[in-house]
Amino acid sequence: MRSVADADFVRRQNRGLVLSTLRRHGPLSRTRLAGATGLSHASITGISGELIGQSILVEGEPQAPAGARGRPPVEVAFNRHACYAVIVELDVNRARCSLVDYAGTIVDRTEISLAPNQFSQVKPADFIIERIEQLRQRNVAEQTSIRSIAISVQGILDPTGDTLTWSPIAHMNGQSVAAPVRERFGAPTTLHKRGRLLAQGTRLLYPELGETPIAAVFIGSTVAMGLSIPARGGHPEAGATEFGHMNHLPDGALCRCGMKGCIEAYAADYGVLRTAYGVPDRVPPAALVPAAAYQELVNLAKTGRRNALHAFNIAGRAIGFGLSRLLTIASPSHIILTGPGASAYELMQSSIEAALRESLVCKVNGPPAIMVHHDEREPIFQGLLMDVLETLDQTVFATMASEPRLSRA
Amino acid sequence: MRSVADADFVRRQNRGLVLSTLRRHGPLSRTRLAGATGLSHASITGISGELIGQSILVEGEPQAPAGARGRPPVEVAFNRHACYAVIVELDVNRARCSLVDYAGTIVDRTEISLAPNQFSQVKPADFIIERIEQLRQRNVAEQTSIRSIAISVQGILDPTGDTLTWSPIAHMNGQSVAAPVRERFGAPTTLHKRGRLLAQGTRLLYPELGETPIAAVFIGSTVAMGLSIPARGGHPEAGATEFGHMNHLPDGALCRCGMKGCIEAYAADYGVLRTAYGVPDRVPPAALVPAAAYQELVNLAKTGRRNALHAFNIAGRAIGFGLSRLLTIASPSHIILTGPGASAYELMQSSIEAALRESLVCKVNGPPAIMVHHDEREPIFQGLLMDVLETLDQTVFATMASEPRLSRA
DNA sequence: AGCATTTTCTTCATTGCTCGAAAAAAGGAA
DNA sequence: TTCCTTTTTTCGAGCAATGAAGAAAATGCT
Repeated sequence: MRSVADADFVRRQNRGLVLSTLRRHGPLSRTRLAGATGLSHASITGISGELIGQSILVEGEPQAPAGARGRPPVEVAFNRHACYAVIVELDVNRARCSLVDYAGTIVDRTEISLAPNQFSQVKPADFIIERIEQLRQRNVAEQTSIRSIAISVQGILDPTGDTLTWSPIAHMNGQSVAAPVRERFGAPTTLHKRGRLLAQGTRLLYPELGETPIAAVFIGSTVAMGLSIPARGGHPEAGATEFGHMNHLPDGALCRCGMKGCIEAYAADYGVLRTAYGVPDRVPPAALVPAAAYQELVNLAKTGRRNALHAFNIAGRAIGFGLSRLLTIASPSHIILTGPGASAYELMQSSIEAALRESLVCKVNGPPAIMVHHDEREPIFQGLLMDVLETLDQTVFATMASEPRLSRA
Repeated sequence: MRSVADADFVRRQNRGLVLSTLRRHGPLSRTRLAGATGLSHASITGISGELIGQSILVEGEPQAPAGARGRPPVEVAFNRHACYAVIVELDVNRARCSLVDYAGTIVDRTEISLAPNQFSQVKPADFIIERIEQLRQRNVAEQTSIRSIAISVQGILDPTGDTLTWSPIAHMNGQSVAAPVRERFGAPTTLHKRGRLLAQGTRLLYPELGETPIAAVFIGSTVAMGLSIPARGGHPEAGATEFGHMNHLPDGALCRCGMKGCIEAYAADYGVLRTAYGVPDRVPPAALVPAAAYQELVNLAKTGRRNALHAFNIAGRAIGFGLSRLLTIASPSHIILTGPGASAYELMQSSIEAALRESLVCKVNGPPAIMVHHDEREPIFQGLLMDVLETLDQTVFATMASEPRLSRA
C-alpha cells in the first residue's frame, strides 16, 4: 500500500539514495555523487556531512590525479567499522561462516564439512551459534556490533521465514533456525534461499546483463533455480523456485524428496548416475554422490561412452522441459547454469535445446540465451553480502534521525 | 532504480494517495480521507482544495446522517467529467467496447460478434478505430476528452507492447494494434493480457481475498492464467502466463498452436471433445467448438457417461500437473477457475487434486484453495477498468502542477 | 429564541527538506 | 604573487506537511 510522504520520508529516501549509489559505485567524490544520484551539490554536502557526523561514512584523503587543475576531490566511502555482519552459507556437506565489515570486506572466515547426520546430534541453530561465537572470540575488536546475521539455505521456508519446512539437508525440517540465533546475538537474523541469491549474485558478477531478467540454475547434488526479474521502477524482484522438484514426467523416476518424476530425479548427480548405470528409477537414491564419481561419468561421456551420454541426454531433456515450462510463467532472457553439472553442459546442450524448441513461447519469442558459470559459491556469497549490506543501508543507516536542530532560545 | 525525492515528489505521492484512496473506498469526507490516508487534516484540506480547483474532484452535498450531532460532513468524489476512457475487450468471437467516465461509470457500450476470418478482411487496429468512432459519435458531449484507450487481448506481446506476436485470434499475429489507435485518437493506448486482468479483477470482486497471492485460470476455448502476487510495499505484481501452452506431456496431443502436449490440447473445449469422442490426439483441432457442444458433453459426463468422464479426467490431470508445476515457481494460495470449463469443475476436481498431491510443494505447504467463479467477463472488465483509471489517477492527475504561488511584488 | 455542544473543516506559524546562486577553499600554472 | 580551475560550502528562497487554534455548521437543551 502506498503511504504518506513527508519531510522524514524525503530524508530517508535521499540518504538511502546516497548510500545505495556508494554501494554500487564504490567511493565517490561529492561532485560525482551529485552527478550519479541527481541530487544537487548543496544536498550532497548536507547529507554526506550528516552521514559522516554519524560515523556511517568517512572522508578519504584528498587525491589529485596526475595533471589535475582545480581543487582535488575528496572521496567519501563507507566507514568499515560502522557495523559488522555475519554471513553463513549452509550447504548439504559444508558450512562457511564469514565476518564482514560494513564496507563489505571479509574480516574472518571459517569453513568446516558437515557429516550427513550432523543435525541429528546438534540443532542447526546451536551449530550456527557456536560457529558465530568462535568468530567473535577470534575478532574481539569487532565483536561488539554485529548488526545482521544472514544464512543461506536450501529448501522451503515457512511463512515466518525462520524455519525450514523442508530441506535437502538431513534433519533440518521443522527446526527453527533463525529465531534462536537472533535471540542469542540480538541482531536481525534471516534465512535466504540459495537459488534466489544465486540469481542476484550472478547479476552482480556479470554487469553486462544489466537489467535483463535472468534465471540461475544450479545443477549438482540437487537442482535449484532462482529468478531475478527487474520490476518497473524498483529493485529486481527476486524469487527462489523449487525448480528441482517441478514434475517432469507424471509418475516418473523416484526423487530424493519422495515424490515421483521431479526434474531432480533425472538431472541431479544421483539421477544421472542412476540412469547411466541402468539402476531402475524407482530405486531410492544414494544419500550422497562423491564429486569424483560424478566427474568420472562426465569424463566417460566426453569420451563417447553410450550409457553415460544417454544419461546426460535424459538429464538435459528434463532440464529443457522444465525451462520450457518455466518460460510460460516467467520470461528470463538469460539462463545461467552453475554447479558441478555445469561442466556437463556440452553433453546436455542438444537435448535442452531440443526440448525448448518444442515450446510455443520459445518459437515465438526465440529461445533464451544460456550461459555457463562454473563456480556457484562466489555468486551466492556476493549475492548474500550485497543483500545484507543494502538492507542495513536502507533500514538502519538511511533512517537514523538527524541531530535535532537547536531552537533559538 | 530509486530516485531523488523532493517537494514535487511529495506532492505527487500524496495527491496520488488521496486519489487511490478515493478510488478504492468511493466518496469520502475530508475527515475520513485523513483517517484512511494517514495525512493530517490540514494537508487533506490543501490537497482536496487543489484537486477540486483543477476539476479533478467535486464536492458533494452536505449530508447529515440521521441523528448526527455536529457539522455535517461533505464528501469529495471524482468529477465524472474530468476525462473519459475507452475499454475494448477483444475475444476470439466477440468484441465489446465501452466508454467510461472518470468515476468508472459506463456511459455507453457496443458489442458485436466476430467472424472467424474477421481480421483477414479488416486490420484489427482499423476495426477498433471504427468501433471507437461509433461510440464517439453517439456521445458527442463526451467525445472531446478520451484520455486513455485500453484493449484486452489474448496472446504474446512483443517488447513494445503494441503488437501481438502470437494470438489465438486468427490473423492477429504481427499486426500493430495499439499504435494506429493511439495515433488516431491522440490518447495513450495500451494492450493488456486477458489472463492478468482476470487475476486482478477477481481480487476486486472478492475483497475477502485481501492481500493473498492468487492465480486465475480460464478454461474454455483456450486455457489461460493470470497471477496477482502482492509485492512487499507496493501494488500487487501481476503477470499473465502462457499456462495453456505449458507442456503437459512431452510429444503429446496436438495443440491449436501447432506444438505438442500443451495443457490446452487436453483441457480446452476442443481437447476434451477430442478425447471424449476418441479422435486421435494428433488430429488438428476444430477451429471453433460451439458452446452448446461443450455444454452437452458436460451434461453427459454428469449423467455418468464413461467416455465423457474420462475426457474430463484427462483434462483435470493436465490442469493439475500444470498447477503443480506453477507452484514450484509462484505460490498462489488461492486458485480461481473461470470460463465455460468452470462448470465442469466437479468433473475434474478429483484428478486435479490427485495431480497436486504428487508434488512436493503441495505436500509441504498444503494444497492451494481452489475456487470457482463462473462468469469471466465481469472480472476482466473490472480489472481493466481499475487498471486504466488508476493509471490516469497516478500518471496524469496526481502529477498536475499547482498554481504557482504569487511572489510578493 | 439563545446558548452550549459536537463534529467538520480551515487558517496560521513552524519545521524540515531541496535547490540555485554565490562565495569560499584548495590546489596548479603563469 | 596572481590568475585560473575545480570542488565544496554557505545562504536565502520555495514548497509541502504538521499541530494547534480557530471558524463553520449543524443539533440539543433550557
